[in-house]
Amino acid sequence: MPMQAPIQTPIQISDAESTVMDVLWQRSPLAAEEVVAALAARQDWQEATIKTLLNRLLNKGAIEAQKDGRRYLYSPRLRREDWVMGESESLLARLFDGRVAPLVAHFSQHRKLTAADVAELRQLVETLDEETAHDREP
Amino acid sequence: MPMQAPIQTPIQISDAESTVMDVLWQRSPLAAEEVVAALAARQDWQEATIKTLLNRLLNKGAIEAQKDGRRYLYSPRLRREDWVMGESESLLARLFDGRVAPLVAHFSQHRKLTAADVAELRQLVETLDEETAHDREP
DNA sequence: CAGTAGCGTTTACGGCTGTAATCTAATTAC
DNA sequence: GTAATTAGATTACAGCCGTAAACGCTACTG
Repeated sequence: MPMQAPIQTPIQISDAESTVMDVLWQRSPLAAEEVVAALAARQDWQEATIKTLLNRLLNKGAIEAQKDGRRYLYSPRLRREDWVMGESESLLARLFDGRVAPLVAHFSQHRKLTAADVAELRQLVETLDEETAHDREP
Repeated sequence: MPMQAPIQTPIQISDAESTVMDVLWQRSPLAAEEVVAALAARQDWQEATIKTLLNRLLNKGAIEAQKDGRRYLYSPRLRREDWVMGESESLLARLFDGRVAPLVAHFSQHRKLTAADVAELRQLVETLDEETAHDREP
């Protein structure tokens, strides 16, 4: 029996699908009914819609299903971190020459950075600078 | 005669369409033929494809056309900056709670920041801090 | 044992996308 | 002035997406 191959074609998740993934990323494995329940608050979707999305995610290999009696329990196969990174890199590549700094600069130029943002960024940069220094003089 | 209304429904640009927009953002107004010429290098598209995209962009109101003899000259109506900001904010909202810093943190955690990135970010943050200081003590 | 309820599977359908080919009206070329 | 070229407009068509409804099988229920 061939082993489950690792994800290679970076799985493409649609917007609606990612909403379902969010639920499973939060907690899994879940039965379809539980996913429906979890989404009832946020989305105004019919149960059928969610079933469709679960199925599409299954076909795409983004989630997997293990039998539990007469039903299935679903779990993510795609990790949220990986998906987030993929989406982010794609955006940066398309809009900012693939780099992070230009994005931050763009937000700054349009005054979209709050004081909290700046503080957080400074903290981050300081930490990173230390690490770099470490690399230079171990 | 009513004035051309400002863009309100944040125009949705598809991937292929944005490639055409890129040409017009670079230089405009341009005739369709010039757009085709500009894209010949990068894209392996038939002329018809580009005409379709120009038409769709027209219908969406992302570009405008002014008559020039027997043909049209196309110009962006949507500014690149606005589009970039829209796309970026949409991604941040969906993945990073709408804030920039968590995105940077995510890249940092996955070691996707080069030394150059960090340097650039530090520079940015310093500048921003100065501005903030100015605000505090004018 | 037959009907009902529950769960997953299949089908539906209109809109957007990628990718063109075809049509039509105007224009330029013999 | 009739033919060929050209520019834009219309039509095409498959695949993905949002949003479901309908179908079919299995398991209780009376």
